[in-house]
Amino acid sequence: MKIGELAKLTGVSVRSLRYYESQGLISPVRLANGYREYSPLAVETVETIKLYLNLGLTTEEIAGFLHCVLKNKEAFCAEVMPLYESKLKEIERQLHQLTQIKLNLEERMASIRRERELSGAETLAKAGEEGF
Amino acid sequence: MKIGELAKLTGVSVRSLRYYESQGLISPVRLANGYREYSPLAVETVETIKLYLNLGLTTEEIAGFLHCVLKNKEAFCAEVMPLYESKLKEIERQLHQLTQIKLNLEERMASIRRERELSGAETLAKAGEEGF
DNA sequence: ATAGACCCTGACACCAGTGTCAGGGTCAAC
DNA sequence: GTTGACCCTGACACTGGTGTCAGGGTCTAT
Repeated sequence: MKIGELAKLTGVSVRSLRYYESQGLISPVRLANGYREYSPLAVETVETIKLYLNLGLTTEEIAGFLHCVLKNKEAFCAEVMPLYESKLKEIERQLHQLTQIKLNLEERMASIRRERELSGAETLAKAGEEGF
Repeated sequence: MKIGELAKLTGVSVRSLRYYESQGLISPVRLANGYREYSPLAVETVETIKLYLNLGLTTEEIAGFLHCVLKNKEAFCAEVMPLYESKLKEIERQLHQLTQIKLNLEERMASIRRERELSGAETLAKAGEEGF
């Protein structure tokens, strides 16, 4: 099948399919006219790529084990677990950081609300301007 | 003071100080030789900028109310609350997404571990398959 | 007067995948 | 034989703060 058809079948844009190819994730043969020709199996390959991208892996990381998981069960691909582990650590780090920011933000919001309850509307109205 | 001194006092790189200026966050005067000359108050300004950047605000967003919070209490600056609110929503969205990814990742890791425990290669227990 | 520390502007690189445009080729149907 | 759908490559933009380099000016102490 040609690239447009694969794009429709997978919901991935033509642009992205070409990008995946440039990253070594999928290698269609070329017809005499230069068009990419994909095997029907390419649909599964692209779905697999989508799955890993949704797990937060990069195309480069996926390239390291994609051909293994397409052939075998994931559990047989030694590269996968360490990658998952480090990715999980990274995500936990980000979660922690975001949570921290969220707490700070909520704290400041609560503090502003408290302060506004204490002050009269006219104090708010005459709040000054400008100045560096 | 000159830019290098301000950088040392605040722990912010010279590069970043120039960037903040380009974003309209701080406006040092210029000496005859073209050097930036910062008032001692600039230290506080930069600390304030750091604080807001750490809350996940962008320099553009900070530019919208920095004037005001430097002059008044934060609670008097009308621009701040809506910004905090939308930023909080955004962070909650990201937290949700990351949490989802984390769950999927953990699910797949558990599935791999299960499969490896039954590690007779021909034992095709269909325990964990395709988390999407 | 010269070394060395400090300052200036401008510009590219980075992350990473996707959109989009330009400029041009191929193919099938009518 | 022309129209229109589809394909090709190459390249820029975007997000946004920071590092870093190039190429050059200024200041101070020796």
